[in-house]
Amino acid sequence: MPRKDGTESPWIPGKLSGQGHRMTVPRKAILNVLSETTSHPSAEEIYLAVHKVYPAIGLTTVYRTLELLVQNGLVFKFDFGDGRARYELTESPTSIGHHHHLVCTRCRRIVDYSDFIDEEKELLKKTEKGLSKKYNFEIANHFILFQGLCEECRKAKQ
Amino acid sequence: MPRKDGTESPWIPGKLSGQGHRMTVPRKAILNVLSETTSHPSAEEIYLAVHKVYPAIGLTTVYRTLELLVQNGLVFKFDFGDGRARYELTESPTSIGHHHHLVCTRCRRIVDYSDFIDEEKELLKKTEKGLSKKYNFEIANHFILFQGLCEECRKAKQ
DNA sequence: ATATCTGCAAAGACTTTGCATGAGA
DNA sequence: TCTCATGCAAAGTCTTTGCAGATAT
Repeated sequence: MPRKDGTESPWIPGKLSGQGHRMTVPRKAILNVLSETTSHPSAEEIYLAVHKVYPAIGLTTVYRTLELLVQNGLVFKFDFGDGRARYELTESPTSIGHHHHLVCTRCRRIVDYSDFIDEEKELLKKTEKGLSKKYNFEIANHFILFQGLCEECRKAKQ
Repeated sequence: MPRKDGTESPWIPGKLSGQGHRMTVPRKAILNVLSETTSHPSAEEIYLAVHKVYPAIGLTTVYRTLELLVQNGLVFKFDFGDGRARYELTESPTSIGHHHHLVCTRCRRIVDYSDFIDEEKELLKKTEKGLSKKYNFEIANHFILFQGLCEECRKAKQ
């Protein structure tokens, strides 16, 4: 969600500038799009959204920026199986909130769910701690996906 | 694991033939490769492995077969972020067992873990049941991924 | 027998790279 | 000022498609 006072979310520039990266107009624009959406936009969808406001920004920059954000843990990149990467902010005070995914393997419909999240939370935290210690990872986030057939596809298959 | 008596795993042909699909040499070969590996092979890696035994089998067939297996829920397809799809049998009496993944966002190293799986099991089963009912999905499998920085990359970053 | 499957080659889709110009700190 | 970032065009990868010949049931 964009701030009404025109400022950016405070957590964003900090994480980038720490690594010697600059906060530029294209980067702000891309982050804005990501924080405003509730879907899982592909690079091209992000490009189109950004393009409406800043027509000069190119697709290459979108790709490069997203890669930077992924490397810095601000954005999660995943391919649900349709051969194009999709992107989501990993955490954000302004985002729609933590959720997981349910994907139909046949029509590739994606359902976000946030049910059951509370119950998962504790277990995940515990698992995270255990993994972190055992494999010496600094864990930034997690991703849960259930796969199956949606109602329509189940019917269509018969 | 290939059977010593030369038969295939019994669960494989059944799931395919039900849909009017034929069990062909290439399909058997590809399923064999999948059931023998403990890694997350890409289409090309599967192709290379199959190619050693049956040089006539082409990459196209590998892609087509994998797609078929994914559509039928026998194989899980995912992209950890490096732009190439990876494949794994979803379930198999002969496979290495259920596991989840830990991925380094920087070097893309993938660690399989099967720790903590037991504790997850019950929760996942419950969640699966709940989602299944609420969203009318027939859930075939799930996928859990933790993302972060491995030890080397954490050091390299500083 | 016949609908399905396969291999090859070509096309398609998504993403990355090279390089000269432009911009943030 | 001096790196770092950007845009365009071209190249690179991975994946899919068209079609004639081969194959499973």
